[in-house]
Parts: sequence; structure tokens; C-alpha cells
Amino acid sequence: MQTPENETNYSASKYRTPDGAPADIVIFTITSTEKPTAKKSLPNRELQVLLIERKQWPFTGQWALPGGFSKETETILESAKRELWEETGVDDVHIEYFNVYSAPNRDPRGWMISHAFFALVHEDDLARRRADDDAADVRLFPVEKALRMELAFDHRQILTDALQRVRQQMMTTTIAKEFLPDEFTMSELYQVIQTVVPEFEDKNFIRKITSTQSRKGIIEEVKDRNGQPKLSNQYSQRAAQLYRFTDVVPTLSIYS
Amino acid sequence: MQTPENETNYSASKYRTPDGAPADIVIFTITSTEKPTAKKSLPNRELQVLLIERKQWPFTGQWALPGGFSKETETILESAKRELWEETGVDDVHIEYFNVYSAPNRDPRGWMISHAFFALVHEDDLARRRADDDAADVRLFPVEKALRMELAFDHRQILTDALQRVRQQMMTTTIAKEFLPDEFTMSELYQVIQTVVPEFEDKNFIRKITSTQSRKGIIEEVKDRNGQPKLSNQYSQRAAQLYRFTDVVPTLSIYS
DNA sequence: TCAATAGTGTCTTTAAGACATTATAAC
DNA sequence: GTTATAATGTCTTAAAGACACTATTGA
Repeated sequence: MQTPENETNYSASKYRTPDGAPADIVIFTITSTEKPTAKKSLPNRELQVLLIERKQWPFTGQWALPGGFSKETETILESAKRELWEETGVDDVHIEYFNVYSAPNRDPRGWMISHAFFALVHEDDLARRRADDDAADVRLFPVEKALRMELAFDHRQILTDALQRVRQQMMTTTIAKEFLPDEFTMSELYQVIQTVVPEFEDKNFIRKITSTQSRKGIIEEVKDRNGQPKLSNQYSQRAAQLYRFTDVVPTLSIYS
Repeated sequence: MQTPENETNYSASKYRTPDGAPADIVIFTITSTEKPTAKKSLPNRELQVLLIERKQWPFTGQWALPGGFSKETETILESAKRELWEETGVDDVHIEYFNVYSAPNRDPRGWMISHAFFALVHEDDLARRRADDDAADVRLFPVEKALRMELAFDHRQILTDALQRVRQQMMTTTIAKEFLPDEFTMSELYQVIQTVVPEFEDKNFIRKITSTQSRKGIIEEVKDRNGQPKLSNQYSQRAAQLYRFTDVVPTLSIYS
């Protein structure tokens, strides 16, 4: 089917080709800080995004999303994972492709078609982060603050889109688990959801998740080896039931 | 910030760059054929995908998704819309980006990072379709058949992914309207959903959509100028209420 | 004791699910 | 009357929503 005669007719060099295919990553984490007031209480949580300060042209000195150019020998996803590893020292976390950015002149270096991912990382995993060759500084910013900053390239748009996607995924998938330990209390889960989606509110949250089918099998109570309910009093005087996510993948429908 | 001194340090030509950024489009339509048996009855519907037969190397003679190379002066979305226009003569339809395909050697012509879209087109709009320069033939195939064919490049994977995405969107968004007239009966809607998502079944479908909040405001009854319910007897002896989609964008949550 | 979080009781309303029944009108 | 689709009646069960109330235990 692929005859040499035909092959000679094609030459990529006849066409203008892209100058690069970068992968940019919006790395989200939730930081926890102790409430100064109380002894045992739920921490304050805040959604943060990792930015780097550029030390090279273009946009030298400005904050930007971490990213780097894809190589011919890897997929874009592999580039993104490599970049995530280089930037934070973490792998094996939730990373998800969400959009492509290809507006002409979005990058003064040339025709750059950028592939945007978001990653969800535990705060603890980011301890190892450090400045690398391309960055003068690496730092976490509260997303609300980052959205008000003048970021390099079209990175504010990318961040905006990423945030929208993560919020949607938070409500429709079980990605909340990426920000939680394996076993967690309902209060923790509720707090994590609210940290990502501030407008989420449900006065009967515990009741609703607890009362059978509503949770659709996505969450189950943790029992100890004796089959007794496993509790935690990490955040409260009264011990709370621990839950975990099951492997069930929820499916939603507007036509119920 | 962007000093000439720094600019001179960057040269795209130092790096291996992609040989092209194609956009490939999975064009879906639903064909309707009269049931031979009955006089007035719902048509048989089938989900179809548009494929082209390649007349050039590589994969000469094989069926492939329509697509083409993106230009430096346009976004990838614009490329896809241009390609859709060239291939089918339609514009202004639902077109949506869903993934990137970047496996090394996925294209024998070189390092090609492909951007995949799906488009949903009314059967009527495809009347104008025709073969163009790149294609020996253009034809609709039932998706189930297309999935069993040996398509060019990684197009079977792209088609598989597109179908999965369209099925998910069919259940969670109002894209059913892309396959329906502005005003439609509940039977038509139900049939369109089932055409795309065969396993969907709901014995009480009409009842459920009809009984208030369940439809979450996404669908409303059509009234005539006198405020009377507007009916259609196109598909049945007994006239059926017509409905339309509102502009409400449904939001779903696993945490209800 | 109180503070902070966890969890239950109770009642009302709404929706889901099943399934039989009735309605309409062309033929 | 038959046929094909449209729509309602009725009953049962499950879930949502509100909100007051009780529980636990360290400080």
C-alpha cells in the first residue's frame, strides 16, 4: 500500500511546520494549615497552583506554568509526566490532558502548539520541589491570586480553563481522592470538595452520602480486621467513621 | 522583559521540531430510514461516521478520517472547521476537540501530532458532501462497521475514543439536540439517545422527563401562539406533544 | 463545664420504578 | 376493529430537604 513511488511525492519540508510542541502543566495541590484557635479541629485548606519564575526570554522574570518541549521519541503525555517529575519530583499522580492552545503568535519564539495538562498532587509530595534549570524560582500560589497575576504567554487562560475542568471533574468523578488520604472522614471529603468548588454546599452531606444508594457505591465504610467500624479522632473530640473510595466509576445522566 | 540580547539565545532550529500538526475529524451523523412495514411510524436510525478513501501515500486506498494540516495562521480549531467545510460543505455545527495523538511513528511521513475533533451533523446537511482533492471517495459507514475496518494511521483508536466521548456527552449534556429538529417528540429524543447509546433504556422515559424537576429545566413543552400545546402526528396516529431544549446547561454531581 | 465535630430522629415532599390501563386517529 | 404511538392512574419504595436534637471527649 505504501509504495516507494508514492513516498517520494511527500516531503514535510514543502510545508511550514510547527516550531515546537510544548506541554504545560497546571499542578494543583491543597495546602492544609492548622486553625490557630482550636486544639483539635479541621485545618484551613486552600487550593494552590504551582508556578515558576522564568529566567529566560521570553517573559523573563514573569511567572508561568511549568512546561517543556515534547521530544520526537515520546508522547505528549510522556513529556508532561517528565516535566512534572523534573519540576516536582513526583510521578504516579493524577495527570490529565484537557486542551490545546494554538492561537497564532501565542509564543514569540515561533509557532508553538501547546498541550495543557492538569495534575493533582498531595501537598506532602511537593516537599521535594526545587528550582531547576529553566526556573529562577518555584512557588505555590493560591489559585485566586494566580488568576489575578499577569502570567507569561496565555497561561492565565490555561489556568482558567484548568480550574474550570477540575471543578467539573470534582463534582462528576472521584478525583477528590487525589487530595485525600486513602481513608478519610466525611468532614474531610466535604471540606476538600468545598476547597475546589466553593459554591458547593449541602447541609445534609453526611446523611446523604451515608444513606445507601445515594452514594451509588462509590464510597464505603472502613472496617478494622474484626469487622468493627474504623474510626478516627484526628480532627475532633468525638471519633468519626472513616470511609474510602471504592473502585466503582460513577456514571451520570441528565436523563436519569 | 524581552530583551534582544536574550532573544538571540533562542533558536527553534536548535531543536528537532514536529513535521506537522494535523487535525482529524470524526464526523458523526444519524441516518433515518423509513420502516418498510408501517405507514406512520418512527424511522430506523443508525449512527454513521464519515470516512474518506485515501488516494495518496501513506495508506493509499485505505479508509481514513478526514483531516488536514494546520497552518501557522490559524488555530487548530479553525483548521478542523476548515477541513469540515471542505469535506462536507457544512459549517456552524457542533464541533468539539477531544484528544491529541502523538505516539512516535504514528505517521510514516514524520513526527505528526494529530488533534482529534468530533463533529455532529444533521443527515440533511451532508447531502452536499463530495470527494475533494485528497480523497478518492467519501462515504458514510455505520460506526459498528467502521470499528471493524482496518483504518489508516491510528484512526481506529481515534474513532473508538470519539465514540466513547460522544456517548458520554449524550448522557451528560444536551448534544442530543444536534441530531434533532428544534421541536421534537419524546419518542424521537428517546430514539436518538438509544441510537448513540444502545444500552440506554428507561421504561418510564416520557414520564420521567415530563414530571417536573426531573428534567431539570433543560426541556420544555412547545406551545403555539395561542398558548395551546403544540402537537405533531408525523410519527403516529395519535398526535404527540412537541418539546424543545431550553438554554439551560445541566450540571451533574455524584454528590447530588 | 464548653468547644468542636459527629451523628440521629422525625417529618414532609419529591422522585423513581413498575405495570396496567386508556387515548387517538389513520388505515 | 387493528395498529402504532402517546399518555395517564395507581401503588410502592427510595431519596431529598429541613432542622432540631443527641453524642463524644479533650481541654
